[in-house]
This record gives sequence, C-alpha cells and structure tokens, in this order.
Amino acid sequence: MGRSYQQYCGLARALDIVGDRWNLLIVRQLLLGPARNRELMDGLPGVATNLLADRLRDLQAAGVIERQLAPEGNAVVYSLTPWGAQLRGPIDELIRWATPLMTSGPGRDPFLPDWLAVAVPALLNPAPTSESATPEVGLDINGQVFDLRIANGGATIVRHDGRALDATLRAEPTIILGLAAGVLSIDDVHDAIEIDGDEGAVRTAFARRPETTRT
Amino acid sequence: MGRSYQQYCGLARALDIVGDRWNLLIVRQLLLGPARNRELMDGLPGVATNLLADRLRDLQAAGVIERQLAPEGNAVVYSLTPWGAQLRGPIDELIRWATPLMTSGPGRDPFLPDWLAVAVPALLNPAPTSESATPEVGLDINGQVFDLRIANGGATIVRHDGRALDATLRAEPTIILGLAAGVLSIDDVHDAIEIDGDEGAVRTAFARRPETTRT
DNA sequence: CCGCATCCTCATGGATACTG
DNA sequence: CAGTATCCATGAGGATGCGG
Repeated sequence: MGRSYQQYCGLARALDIVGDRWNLLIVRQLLLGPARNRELMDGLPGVATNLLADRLRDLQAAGVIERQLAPEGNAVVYSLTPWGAQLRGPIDELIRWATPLMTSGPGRDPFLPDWLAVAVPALLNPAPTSESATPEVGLDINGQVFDLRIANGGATIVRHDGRALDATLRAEPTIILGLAAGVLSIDDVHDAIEIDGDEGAVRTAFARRPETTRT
Repeated sequence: MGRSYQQYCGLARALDIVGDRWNLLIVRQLLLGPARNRELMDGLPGVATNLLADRLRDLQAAGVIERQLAPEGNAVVYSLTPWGAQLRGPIDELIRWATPLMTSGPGRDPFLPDWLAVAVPALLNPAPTSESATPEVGLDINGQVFDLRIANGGATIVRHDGRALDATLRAEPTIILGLAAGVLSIDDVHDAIEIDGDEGAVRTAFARRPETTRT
C-alpha cells in the first residue's frame, strides 16, 4: 500500500485506501460482478501481474474486496464486500465528472464493453445532487452540430449555443452511450434510434468535447 | 502528470487527471476558496514544494484550476474552474464512503479545521443516491455504547446492535462533527448539545469504527 | 493454463537546499 | 515567498519463472 497522507480527513483516508494506482479501476471491474484473476487482467490492460496481486492484497486487507475459493476446484474469485460495493457512489460521480473528457472520442485508447456497462447507470441515473456535469454527446444532423443531453433514460437534442432543439432522440442507453463511445455509428443503429419532432436525418454521431463545459 | 491508463472509460480518464497523488487534496483545499501557494502548503502537510508546483501545473493544464495574479502586487492565487468545482460531487461521495475510517478517531494524524469544513456539508447533505454509507459516531452514554447516526441536520442515537434508542441528539453540525473528529469532548460542548427522550447523561463521545459497516 | 512471486529498469515521489 | 534543482528512496511496468 502506498504511503498514508496521515490526515484526519475523510477524503485523505479514503484515498489512503483507494487512491493508489489501479485500485479504483479494480473496483470498477468488480462492480460488474465477482471476477477471477485472469478476468481482472483482461479488463485492466497494462496492469502488471505483481501490481494486481499487490493491490488485491491491499484491498482485501482494507475490507474492500473478498477473496473466495470457488465451490468447485481451486479457482480464486474476487468480489466486493458491501462496503466496497458502496464505492459505486464515488465512482459514478467521477464518471459523470469526466464526461467532457469522453466527448473527444476514444482516440487511440482501447475500449471494452465492460466499461460502458459501468458508465451507463452512472450517466443515466444521475444523482440529483449538486450541479453535476451534464453528459454531452455531439451529433451531426444535416451538417449542423448539436449536443445530445442525456438524462433520465432519454436524450434531448440542443444546439451547440445552448438553445434547445424541438426534437428528442430515443434509444436504448447502450446505444446512446455506444454513440458517445464512437464504437457505434449512426449507420449501425439508425434503426434503433428514433428522433421525434424533427425531420432532419442524423448523419453522424461523434464524441465531442464541449469547451464550454470545461471553462 | 502520471502515466495515463489509456482506457476509453470515464473513470480512467477522470483518474488520469485527478488520480495522481495529492491532486484531490489540492482540490479539497480550493473548495474552501481561492488560495495562495503558501496556504496550500499549510493545508497539505507533508507535500513537497516541487510536487505541489508540479500538481498545480498539471491541474491548470487540465482545466481544473486557474492561476490568477492578484489585483495588487505579484501575488499568485489559485482557484477552481467551474469544471473543477464540480469535483465536489466525487469528493463528497468519497468522504461519505470513508466514514467508517473516521470513527476510529484521529490517532496520530493531524487535524485541521479546514478539512472539517469540507466534511460537514458532505456528511449533513447526503445525496439521496444509491446506498451511501451512513455516517456513524460512537457515543458512550452511562457506559453503554451507542451509534450516532447523522442525517439531514439532525442526529439519531441507536444501539450498537441496530435497535433505535428513543432519543435524539441535537447540536450544531460543527459540534457533531467535532465530536466525531475527537477534537471536541463532551465536557467542551455539553451545553451545546441536547438529548431528548432519554435521561441518561452523555459521558463521552468518541470516534468509533463500526465493524458491521465494513463487513 | 492460472495465480503469483522474483528480478530488473526506469519513472515518479519525497525531502532538502537553493535561486529569482 | 513562489518556485526550481538536486539527490535518494520507492513504486510502476515488463519479463520471466515456478508450483499447482
């Protein structure tokens, strides 16, 4: 485990536990369900084998995860403790906060469906707390750029300047996020989305980084 | 800046920015208002001068903080951008999650009132999202240990086994948290707290680590 | 194969002294 | 007082090995 901040502060003590590199990403993987060592390695590209072993030890010692022997055979299975599962709150908040970082698209970064599975509930079930960042996705409709604001299971299309367009996009959460992720194109899913109130055809959907959200 | 996770995942990209050591604690300090380099040093005991300078550069480059020259003279003042200020959400969630880590008391860790100022709104205005950890403080009343459950500006006293006690403690948020912090004793504040429905005298308040919350 | 320990290299963090 | 330079300890990341 990394060095402690040695501060009697909730944030500092939380970071003493989950602030070390890879730790929150390990929790992210386990939010999808118990996993074996190999599955964790696959879901965390770039992690070194010894680091993963170290982190799993640390998190277990801290009471965040549990190490269980699968009923049959000698398979080691890792899962979150109830306390560890409560990290969904902080993780969801971080995912919402990072939305402006996602709208620039994947770039050269790998993408795994598992990560989308964690992001969907975080983005579609935003906590009504404080002023969280509104998830934004860019849409190119007939050559005009629009923002796709995702909220409460639906999506609203607004002009980049902020004025709302009288149109709503309906689609499965996975599809909306898939568009945001750039792993689905409009051509792939044009049968699965529906736009009410506007006759314009959606040409392309792409991830965008709205500078206004960051500045 | 530390090495990127290189994952197209909101959590990973958030951690690419605020996951480096000290970064979230710097944001915590700036949540209290703009601060100068010296004030940040004071609020972050143990941070090295070069590290603080590095982190401030990184956070500014990422758009989380701003570096401004104070109107008079050459004073450099750091403040959060609107986007950076939205980190209050994730930080509050982490503070709530860490409550079981706080109930063991300060130990040898330093304590600064600034940190309490950040924790108070996080603990007293919990987001009605998911199942956040309920803040718990230990109370010794006539030799019997009780839990103090803090919620919505008030506090309820419950037995350690979970059964509610027919009593309520009323006090200023600062006082309740001060008790939890161990920086205020019952003797210090017994005039400032009020217990309804029970005649037992409060002997001591101390920070506790309820094992049931973590397992 | 799977889980994990060992080794090695190098980037990063931490503490102190120093400079504009 | 803000920030840099320097030195050393530590941690990350990659490769490899070994027992089950």
